[in-house]
Amino acid sequence: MSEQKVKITLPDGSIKKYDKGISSHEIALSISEGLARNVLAAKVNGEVWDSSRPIMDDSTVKLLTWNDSDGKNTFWHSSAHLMAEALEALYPGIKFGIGPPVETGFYYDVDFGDQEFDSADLGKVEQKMTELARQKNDYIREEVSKKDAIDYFTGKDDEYKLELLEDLEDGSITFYKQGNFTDLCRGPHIPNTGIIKALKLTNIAGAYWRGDENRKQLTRLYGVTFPKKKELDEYLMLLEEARKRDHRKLGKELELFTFSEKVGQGLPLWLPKGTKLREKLESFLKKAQVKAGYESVISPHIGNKNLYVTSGHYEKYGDDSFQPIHTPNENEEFLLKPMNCPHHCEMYKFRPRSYKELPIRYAEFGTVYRYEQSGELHGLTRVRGFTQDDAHIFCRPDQVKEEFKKVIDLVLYVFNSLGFNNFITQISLRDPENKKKYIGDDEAWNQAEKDIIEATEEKGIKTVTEIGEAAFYGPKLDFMVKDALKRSWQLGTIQVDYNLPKRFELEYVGADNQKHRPVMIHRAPFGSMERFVAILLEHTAGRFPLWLSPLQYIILPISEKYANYANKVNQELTLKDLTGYVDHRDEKIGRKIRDAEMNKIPFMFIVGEKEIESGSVSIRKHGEGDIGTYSMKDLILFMDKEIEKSLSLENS
RNA sequence: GCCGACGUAGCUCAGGGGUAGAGCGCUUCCUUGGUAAGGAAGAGGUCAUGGGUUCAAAUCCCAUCGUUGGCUCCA
Repeated sequence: MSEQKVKITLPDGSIKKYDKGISSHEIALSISEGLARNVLAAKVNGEVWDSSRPIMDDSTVKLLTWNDSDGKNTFWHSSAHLMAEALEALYPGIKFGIGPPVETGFYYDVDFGDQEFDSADLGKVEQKMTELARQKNDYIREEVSKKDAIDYFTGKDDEYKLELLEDLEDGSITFYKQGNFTDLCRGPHIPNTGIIKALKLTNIAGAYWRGDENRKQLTRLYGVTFPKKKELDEYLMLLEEARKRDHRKLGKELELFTFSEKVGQGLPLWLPKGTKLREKLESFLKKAQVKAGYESVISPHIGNKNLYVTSGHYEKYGDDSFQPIHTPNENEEFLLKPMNCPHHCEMYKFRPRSYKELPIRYAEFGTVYRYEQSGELHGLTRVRGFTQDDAHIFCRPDQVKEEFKKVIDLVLYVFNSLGFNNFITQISLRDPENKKKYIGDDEAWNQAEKDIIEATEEKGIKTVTEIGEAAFYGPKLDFMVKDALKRSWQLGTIQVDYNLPKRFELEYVGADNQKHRPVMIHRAPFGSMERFVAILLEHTAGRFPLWLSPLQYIILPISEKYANYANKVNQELTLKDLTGYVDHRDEKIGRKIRDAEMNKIPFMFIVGEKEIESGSVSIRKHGEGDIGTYSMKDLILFMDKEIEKSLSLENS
């Protein structure tokens, strides 16, 4: 009879009829046994379900395996339950917060109460998890009434689960049980614990309950699991590789920057090679900015406190920033410049403005100082003194969208030129539930948010939207890039601001001879030089494109007899704006080559008897070996071509 | 700021209640060598800082500073 059957649409568009109440596991079985073994869960009408859950209506079904991100998430979510089961077995009476999957792996927040737990105990938990996984316990879904759920967790005295239950509606509550462990959980889960073949608990950290720093801090245990041992090994290898790309390590090895306890936390010292790299990035952007109609300006490193009271920054950040500098004049206080915008506002105000001269685009590589929380500091990506590639565009309201789109083009040009292909474009909006965090009226905010959304739509950019991530004066479009360990960092940012122009009473005279208020666009394609260099280092593993490389060549004399000639060659190349040096060490050529290769120097120029006679050098390319002998003239042509190639390569 | 871990030579790291070790780097000497490590000798450390325990502390304990994995924060 037809009502006993359900029509199942599979991803390839094929439609099959099955008995009503069939599970996706059984559907998989009907296709192949191998597939059935690999099915972790299934997407039923767009919702991820347990593969054992009966399907009662006509549905579209996508079987999920380890190769689907939903499959992985389900696997890791179930692994979090497995870890909780192990923990409960080892530490009876502990309480659980939440235990979700994350980008790679999962965590569970645990309140150990009076029991002690530290990282040395992780091995014990891993062992227990392995033991429990081998029992191949099924994950069993159970619908429960709110009352029963509350009774259960009251019995366990788990105030965290009880708090979670408060927000749930009766009738929508499910428990999942595997072995001896029962958890409040929406699911879905993998069929049984036996699928979890390889596991590693990676670290342990404190985490505030519900992310609120005023509430209790729980112990968060992170772990990662795999369906095959081999995949765990590969993952650990990947981590190892990522460590090699760590910008803090590379920055030290390549002598780009350093920190000093004496100078202070989070205050980077840029060494000669790092400075060279920065300067090259700066001139690259400056060139693009000149083309785009920007003008350079310079403002001082400190500003009167009143400047930041006007901007609202003082009220927002004053207590948590570097405290005011006092002068012999009791009534005078200065702050280290925490951002450039107020200074640029004052530049705009320097004289009356006409609508005809807008937009005005003031650009400054402005160094700013922010007292970041000590726990936040991280290499070059989060520091207390850094240089923004800042600019502020003052324009008429009718120009906002156009200007915004031009800035998007500039940011994309910068990212493409430097080979950042994997970035997320994030629209950061105000949290309307928490208006206290922001300055300005609804009208200004709505307009600014509309400007950004429309501009990105018209540019055809794929974006994600985050509520509550806006700056306190306006919404932003952020360009997020990941580091070697897949942590996301904001690099480029574009912000629309109707508020600071109001606070600074910025004006221009319109065609109607009336005073009008301009709109400000804040923007920084790199974000900051520090963070950008950090991420660039991790992306290139220190092998910069030639045009950017702080060391482009090294000259290797066969013996000290050829030192003078080597110096002469070096001089000529320096005049051509190339950077390198002569390896004058008393070592054999083989040794010098090895060291240059290890240091990733793109080109080696070898000079000896032969070369002096013909006025030439022998070129050796990093990773490729000897590529022949070139006259000085050809060498310079060759290097020009290589530089150009490195630029266009990134641009293509 | 909070929870946890760590801090030994310029770098990477070993050691560990009886006053310090390796490799690389550096210096000097020998060697003047043609495409991925030539040889020898030597210099370098109050074992982050300050307290405490001890006959004795780099080692154990506490605090501070710094780094670090997270949380919170990020103009």
